[in-house]
Amino acid sequence: MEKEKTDKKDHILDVAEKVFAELGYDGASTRVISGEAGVNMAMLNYYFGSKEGVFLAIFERRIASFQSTLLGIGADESKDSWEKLNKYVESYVDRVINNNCFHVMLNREISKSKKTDLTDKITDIIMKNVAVFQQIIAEGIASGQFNNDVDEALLTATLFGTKNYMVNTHHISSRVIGYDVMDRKNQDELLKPRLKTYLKKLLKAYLQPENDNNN
Amino acid sequence: MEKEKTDKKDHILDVAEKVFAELGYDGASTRVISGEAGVNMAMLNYYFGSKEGVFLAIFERRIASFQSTLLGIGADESKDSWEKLNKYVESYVDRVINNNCFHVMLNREISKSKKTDLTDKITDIIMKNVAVFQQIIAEGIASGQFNNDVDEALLTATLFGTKNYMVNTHHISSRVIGYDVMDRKNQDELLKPRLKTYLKKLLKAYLQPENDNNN
DNA sequence: TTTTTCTAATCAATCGTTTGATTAACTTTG
DNA sequence: CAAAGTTAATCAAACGATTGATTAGAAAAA
Repeated sequence: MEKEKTDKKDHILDVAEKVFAELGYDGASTRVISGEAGVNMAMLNYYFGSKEGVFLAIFERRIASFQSTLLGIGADESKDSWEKLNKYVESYVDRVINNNCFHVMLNREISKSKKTDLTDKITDIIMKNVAVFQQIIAEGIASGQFNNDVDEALLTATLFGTKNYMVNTHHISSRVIGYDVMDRKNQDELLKPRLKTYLKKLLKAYLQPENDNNN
Repeated sequence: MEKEKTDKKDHILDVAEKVFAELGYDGASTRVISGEAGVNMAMLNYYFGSKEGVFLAIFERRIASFQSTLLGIGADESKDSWEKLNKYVESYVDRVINNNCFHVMLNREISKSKKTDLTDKITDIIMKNVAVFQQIIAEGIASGQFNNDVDEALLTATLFGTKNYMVNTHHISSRVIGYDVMDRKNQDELLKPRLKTYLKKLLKAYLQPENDNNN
């Protein structure tokens, strides 16, 4: 019974995550979510208190494991900066594409200009992932492994922005890249390896010290 | 009178653009928009037919001039590929940041997974800008000015994704970059030149043929 | 006057949420 | 064991509030 209850709650969150990604937080009604999940509308409030409670529950389910993986890479003393950077990129691409619905949902809500409790909460969470990346860059520069003429902040924007572009604006990215980026098979066989290879190469070109990139 | 009417319609669109960016299409009610614009609610329907009509009117007001500028750069025979690329980046950064509310609004709606008439329309418009960029890259590769081992599609994702990250997720990008990216003064004095310099340098590092970037 | 612009009042529809009743399963009691 | 009591889970129905849209008519402009 306890197990069944958890499964059911998880099922509701799975469906809600997808519907929120499809229609946005405001566009997704509790009736659509409950209908698509095959449960009574009142169950959303019974389990999660409110519509916002559903949204936050989706959050807390995804965050914990996601953070720890990236933090572990940043703290790994056995790797040099280049290895950390490549490992970060690979882990990040895998996790984001595997949970693309969640990241679409997350980025839609953070892109609201108006500051709310929700945007604050999302910002804090995302900043932790950003901080790990920036720490890797800073260490690489300090140790001389990376070029010291680097715009760390905008390089961060490039890494996360490229990712966002691929998963968040998939109507466009699918046409740019030539296949449906929301298709699971394409994601695993084509998109993931291609995006990893590309990002590592792009970062290498920009960060490697032997090049003289000054304009 | 015709002039006054146009001014009023323009004022409504200015306000609506801002509110849509703040709250999203679904989150922005006609009452809030009309209230903030200081006009009667019924005026939205009187002038634009419907809420969606307001949204589309914002669109058509921004698009025409935006397209022509970029198309002109791509077609300029007097420039080589590097010059075209740099000019494209500069024009693009200027236009996007000057109209940041519009681009926030635009990207929020395109990020809905579900395909609608609206997402189709937005996709077609954006693809035109993308096509100009990709044409510049393709020409540069063909002429030997750029490296021929280039992932054009993902480089496109990087250019537009970096831009999106800065203007669309401004709660995050402001913290990453250290100042408020939505402040007009910061945008003109700090963000625009920095983003232009960075993107040109990044593209140069990735595209220049003399480097041996293969892994 | 005729036409255009604007408003207050109102519409049906939909929103998120709450309610009271019912079901099913487990515990306690006799 | 069986009856009574207790609990969480589920449901259909309804709640008040808000949504986008429409109306009839006043006000202003021509």
